[in-house]
Amino acid sequence: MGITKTQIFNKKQNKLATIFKVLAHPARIAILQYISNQKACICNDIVAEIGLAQPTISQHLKELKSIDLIKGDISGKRICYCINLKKWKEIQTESNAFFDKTKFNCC
Amino acid sequence: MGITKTQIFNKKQNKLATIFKVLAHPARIAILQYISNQKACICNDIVAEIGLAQPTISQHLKELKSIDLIKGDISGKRICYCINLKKWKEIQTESNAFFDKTKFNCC
DNA sequence: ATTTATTATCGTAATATTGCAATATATAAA
DNA sequence: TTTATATATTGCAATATTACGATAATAAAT
Repeated sequence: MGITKTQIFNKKQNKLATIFKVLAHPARIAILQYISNQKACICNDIVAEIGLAQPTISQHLKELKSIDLIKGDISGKRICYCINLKKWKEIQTESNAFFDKTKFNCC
Repeated sequence: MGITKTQIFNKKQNKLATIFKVLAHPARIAILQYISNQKACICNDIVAEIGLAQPTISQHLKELKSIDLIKGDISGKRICYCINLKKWKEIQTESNAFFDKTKFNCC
């Protein structure tokens, strides 16, 4: 169907899945790494760096924004995209809580 | 297109995206939590717990297996699915390395 | 005001994912 | 051997995602 039955899962499970889904594309991983490591954030530079068309990058940025992982500051006709560090830490914490709580076995 | 241009990204980026993709569904989150927290692992029990049809659960288990996140031990006509703790820790480490290396900003 | 540069949105084609019924496979029990 | 039980596979319908060309929107520069 392509549609996920979110109703049968709890909020935390859906939220965690959503976070992982946003991170589940190499272009979005690459964008985050580029923003962070090159300390650059101009949208146009990201397009040049990644190698995908501008509308495609714009779409990926939109998904990163959808969970507040990045924020865009307008500076003239350019937009500087930065990582939302508060949210970033929050997500890392949630992710680790999941990993730590889910490492026991019966066999 | 639905198809991802993996060629333009490096191995680490693609691998990380694949890991996140496997975790990017609430059913798979729920399966992992159930296996770990209830210390139960029989496939049929998972079907009863989660509330999705048996073929759907089987498919999700297959995806979890695709990156070695779980392993299935046959015990009679049943199969006991367990978390692969070695791989689990590996993934947590990789995930944290990404979070730690990607938290710097220019603005 | 017009032009130029930057980013967002729309529309669309191609592929991927989700979910399930039907069915196949495998093993234990009778 | 037949039957019952547990899991996997197949095939398919519906929806989601990815990617991009065309175009709109916005703001600086001329």
